[in-house]
Amino acid sequence: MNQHQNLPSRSLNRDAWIRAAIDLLAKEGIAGLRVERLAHRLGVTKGSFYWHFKDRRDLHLAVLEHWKAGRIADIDKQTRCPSGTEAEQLLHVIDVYSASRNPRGILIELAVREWARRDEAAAAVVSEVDAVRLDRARRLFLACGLDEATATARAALLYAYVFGMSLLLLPVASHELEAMRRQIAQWIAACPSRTA
Amino acid sequence: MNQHQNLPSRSLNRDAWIRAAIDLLAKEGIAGLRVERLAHRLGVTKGSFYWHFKDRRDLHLAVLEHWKAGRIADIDKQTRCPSGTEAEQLLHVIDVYSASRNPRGILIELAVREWARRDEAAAAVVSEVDAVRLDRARRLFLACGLDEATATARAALLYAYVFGMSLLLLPVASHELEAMRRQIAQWIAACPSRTA
DNA sequence: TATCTTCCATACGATACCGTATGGTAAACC
DNA sequence: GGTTTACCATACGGTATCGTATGGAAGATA
Repeated sequence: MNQHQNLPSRSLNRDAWIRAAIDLLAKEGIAGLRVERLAHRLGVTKGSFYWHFKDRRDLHLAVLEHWKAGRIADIDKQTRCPSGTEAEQLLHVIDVYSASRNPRGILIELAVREWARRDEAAAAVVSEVDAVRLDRARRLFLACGLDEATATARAALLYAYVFGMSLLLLPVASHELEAMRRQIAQWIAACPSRTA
Repeated sequence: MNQHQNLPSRSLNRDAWIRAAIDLLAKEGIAGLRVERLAHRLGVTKGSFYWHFKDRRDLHLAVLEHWKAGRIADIDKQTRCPSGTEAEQLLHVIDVYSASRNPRGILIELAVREWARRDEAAAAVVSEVDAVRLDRARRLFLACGLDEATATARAALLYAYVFGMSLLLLPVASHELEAMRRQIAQWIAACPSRTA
């Protein structure tokens, strides 16, 4: 046992490896997530890695599970709101995925989606997360008074927009860009019942 | 000289390598664009590669230039239309970037943008292409009667949406998805002067 | 026919990485 | 104190890749 129970151990544990792996994934992409590089970053050798993980794939799957759990927990927080404030909450959801407000999260998001294009396990996790996100956003739109088809389409537009925006390299001055983002967010989150 | 002038040569030339490189880039990403794999795909060894290219970076830059020129030429074609048909043309632009209509182009687009997040030269090329795309779309919106700020924002939304959509893994049946895409395209391309 | 140019194959050293095998160390336990 | 356990270092074989050096073959040229 490590001292008693939950005290942070001096030595590395599986979770520390996973967190460091996500950092490296964000910076270098899945192709750069290499065992020996990760070990070097943590100041140890890969002897430590293979103590905590069976192989590289074991780490990959652990990273995906960790990411999925974190995303779903976040979605829960971001889409719960008092009745009547759904439109404002949708604006908040859009804001959370702005690269300027959450650069690290966006980098991880993009890295995982890039990964998902060439890895079935990653694709399955992204599908699950997308399904939850779409459902929660759709409910907010429904609460705003939109019909089923429109709510679903708006939810898809919302997430396509936020991720797509972080893919563009626009030649727009940053303060104008911020105003532009607000205008677009208003369009996407606009509801018949409230001007928001 | 190779026979006369423009007859396709039996042996490889720089352009054949670049085209094959873009195929491999689409499939494997920039990390998978390796000299020896590419040579193997072309049925030769890397001895040939290093005859046509100084090094791997030389190929990378050539790929970027080739892609940039192709994109800008495409944008020219896609955004030229008779006066009065701008709204329809915008719908066509959206359609062109649908993954179902142009899977290869989308894969290349995503691979280049992934590349651009970690490579300055790639980022510069993407910036140029985005600037041209944004400008042309903006002009179409202006011709529809939108004001400057709105036209710019709509153009950004248009491209963020099309690229973002190809990043999502939505749990929507494909025929419903098609209807949803049409509805979203109508929103984005909607103009005051025409219902489109 | 002899040579030259173009294009490619082969062989090489160097690096980075994977996964395994094995030894070492320090704390926990008895 | 001796042993066990958790964690890590080191060393190894194997693979993939980069870029270079060098030789060869086939067509163009003279």
